Amino acid sequence: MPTPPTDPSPAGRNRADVRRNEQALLDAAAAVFVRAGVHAPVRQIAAESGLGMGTIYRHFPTRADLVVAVFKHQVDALATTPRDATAPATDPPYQALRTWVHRFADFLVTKHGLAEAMHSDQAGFENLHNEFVERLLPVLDRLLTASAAAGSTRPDVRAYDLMLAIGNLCIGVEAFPDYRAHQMIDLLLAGLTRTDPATQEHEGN
Amino acid sequence: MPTPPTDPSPAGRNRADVRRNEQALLDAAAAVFVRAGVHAPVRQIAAESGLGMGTIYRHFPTRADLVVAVFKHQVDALATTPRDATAPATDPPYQALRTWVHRFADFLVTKHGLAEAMHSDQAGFENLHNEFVERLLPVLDRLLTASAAAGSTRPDVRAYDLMLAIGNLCIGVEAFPDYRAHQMIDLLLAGLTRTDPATQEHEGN
Amino acid sequence: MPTPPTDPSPAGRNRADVRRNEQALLDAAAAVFVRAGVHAPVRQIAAESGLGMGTIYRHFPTRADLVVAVFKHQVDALATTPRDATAPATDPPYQALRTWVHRFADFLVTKHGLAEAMHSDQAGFENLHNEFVERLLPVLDRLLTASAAAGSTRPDVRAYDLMLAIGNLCIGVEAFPDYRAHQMIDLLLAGLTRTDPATQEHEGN
Amino acid sequence: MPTPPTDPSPAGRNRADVRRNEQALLDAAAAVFVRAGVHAPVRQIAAESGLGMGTIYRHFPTRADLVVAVFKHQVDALATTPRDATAPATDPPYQALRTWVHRFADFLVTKHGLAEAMHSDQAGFENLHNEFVERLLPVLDRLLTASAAAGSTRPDVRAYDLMLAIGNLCIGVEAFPDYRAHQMIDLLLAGLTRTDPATQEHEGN
DNA sequence: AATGAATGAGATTTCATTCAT
DNA sequence: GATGAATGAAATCTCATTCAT
Repeated sequence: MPTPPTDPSPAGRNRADVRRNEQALLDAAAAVFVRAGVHAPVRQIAAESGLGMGTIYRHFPTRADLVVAVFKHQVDALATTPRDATAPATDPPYQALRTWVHRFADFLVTKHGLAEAMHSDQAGFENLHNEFVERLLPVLDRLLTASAAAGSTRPDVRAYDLMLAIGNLCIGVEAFPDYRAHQMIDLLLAGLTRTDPATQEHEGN
Repeated sequence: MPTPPTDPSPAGRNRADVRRNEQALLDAAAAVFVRAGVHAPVRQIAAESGLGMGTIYRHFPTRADLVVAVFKHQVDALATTPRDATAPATDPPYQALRTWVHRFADFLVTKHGLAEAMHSDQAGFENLHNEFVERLLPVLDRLLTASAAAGSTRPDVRAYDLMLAIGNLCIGVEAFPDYRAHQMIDLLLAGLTRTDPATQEHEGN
Repeated sequence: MPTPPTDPSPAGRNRADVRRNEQALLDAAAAVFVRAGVHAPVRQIAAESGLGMGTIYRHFPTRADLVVAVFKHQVDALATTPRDATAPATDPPYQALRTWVHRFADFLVTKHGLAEAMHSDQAGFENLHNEFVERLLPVLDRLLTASAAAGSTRPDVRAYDLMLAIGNLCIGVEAFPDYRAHQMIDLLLAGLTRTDPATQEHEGN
Repeated sequence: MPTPPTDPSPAGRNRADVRRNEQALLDAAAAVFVRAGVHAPVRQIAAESGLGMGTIYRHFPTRADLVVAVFKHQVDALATTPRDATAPATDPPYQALRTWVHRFADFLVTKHGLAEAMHSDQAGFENLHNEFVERLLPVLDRLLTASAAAGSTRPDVRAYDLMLAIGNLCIGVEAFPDYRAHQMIDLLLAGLTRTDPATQEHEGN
């Protein structure tokens, strides 16, 4: 019994079908990523989704495309919340920065291997890095600029470096359960505050 | 007990030869690690060294053994210098800490993929991680304790976390040449100083 | 549940294709087993079949699976024939036993190395041994019990030992073309008959 | 301190030395064969003996040469005993045959993998087979002929086939501890006795 | 004679990706 | 559009055997 013709298109499968498949794929991938990390074999995702491997490749040509899609909702949330924040503008900028950074870290930490994956030099994973940078960097930049403007934090730190650093500090949370990533992030943020104008800098990059 | 060697070098490839081969192996491995990371195929190292693959396995049964050996000199230097420091004891403890941490970072940064490799959970790479922890953690711990005792830094940060954090902050230096690892490390160290006793902590690990 | 196949064969390589490949694999394996024994490299079978190595692993995860499959038809025949035997029940039990045993031997003898393979203690080959024991031991047991019940053969010999012995006697037929395996089997069967109630036994296993 | 010049030969090592090494080799090989079978890696034997691998190859160019040498004493015993037998000639020929055959089987059974090794098609193992055949076949032939001459056993069975059969029946004793090799050998020997002149023969080899 | 380091062919196994149906 | 069988490059690791010293 073929899918009823809810759509007049000549294609055998209608749009709803395709969307349903894509969603099944995303759900499966999310589950597998949690279980086995973002480097899990494609076949595992296919099995979990009940779809064929070819279908995965059709929808998401590279693995990074799939990863990006899987985490889109959360990235969206991270990308938009600071604007829609119900919290009044009275929230001090530095506080807003801290809050967001820890939310970002929470996101990375709960996705097994996601922080590592951002560094994978596999061709396709540049997309992943780019996606994150393009979506989230402006947000962090805004928060950082506001905090600096308020005099709370140093003005000479780029959002780009901070973003990579935060991501990096989240690496290894699973392998070394003892590692206190959030404390280290707090250290980094504390170092960002403007308390000691005479802090010496280390030469080099 | 069959006739033992009556002469210091009557039998087999002599020791000098073997040492020469081992050095060739280490040199080749170092070069390949720089070019292709510490996960480069064994065969590549064999080719570069001009030796057979079996020879590699004889000298270094696991990949981690080879990696450890390759970096042994530098790890040794990192492990011992703080003691023999020509610098007088008048060097403030916090300064000594900073200096060492940046040297550690320099070491990681110039070895492509070494920081990443420390996080590999592949069986053999635990050795690598352990080697680093065993050799260098005591050093960092001493520096950190001294600095805290002098009242320069917070006493509630573990050397273990700091070590992993430093290592993490070095990740991605090559993939993203723009990334200022040393600045981020400075931030972390600045955050470590005892300036704001009322710093809020983030709940969670 | 994504759109299921609405047609018996709309998707992927169709079943006929797959079956054809599997048969090609079995044929190739049979040929290679004859030429080079059941321990022949997988790659050789792949080459002979014209298929990729991965395909072999998909169809037969372990070598023993392949061996079992290759000989399944003949094992089936050996396992079932005694029941469907066109020969009337008037066939004396001992005669039936002899007939079957020689058929079993013929089977082993024509499969180069099969008897040897049954003794391999390589993990996967236990399957092979088990397959044979599970399928054929009951058959031999039935024949042996009937023969003993008829008073033709000694009742104190286990089918298990007999089966291993028969298999063993088939070893070396190819390496030593001169060796008369069937005569030796006949000797064993003759020794099984109940003629000399005073036969001395050898102590030990 | 070089070995004292007990021998005027110009060679650095005297004959006693060489003999001592050969014995160490044989002892080591025997031990390793028991532990790991006759297919144990050469290096294992070298390690056990305390000698170099090159020395093994010098003394025993092929593995079979080593195997033969290791078991030479026992083969010698099997080859000569029937003649020196203190037992009087009054011992019935068939009884002598049985006794010897079981001793032969005991020998094979206690040497792990020796019976299997006789069938190895590895080039060098032909030597092993030949050695056994050359040394022991005449003995078995004599015993068999005598027994047949006494009218105890069938005259139409060749010692060669019998010898291979005995060897074969010993295979698998270790892998299947349940297998009663000696009982099967007794069966074979019983079948050899001349009780039923009308025994049917199976056509074929 | 003795040594044992070196060699490197060979066997296994995994998965990303393609493409015939 | 969907399928999943097929592909085969890659990577690892093991020993039998040689040969420089």
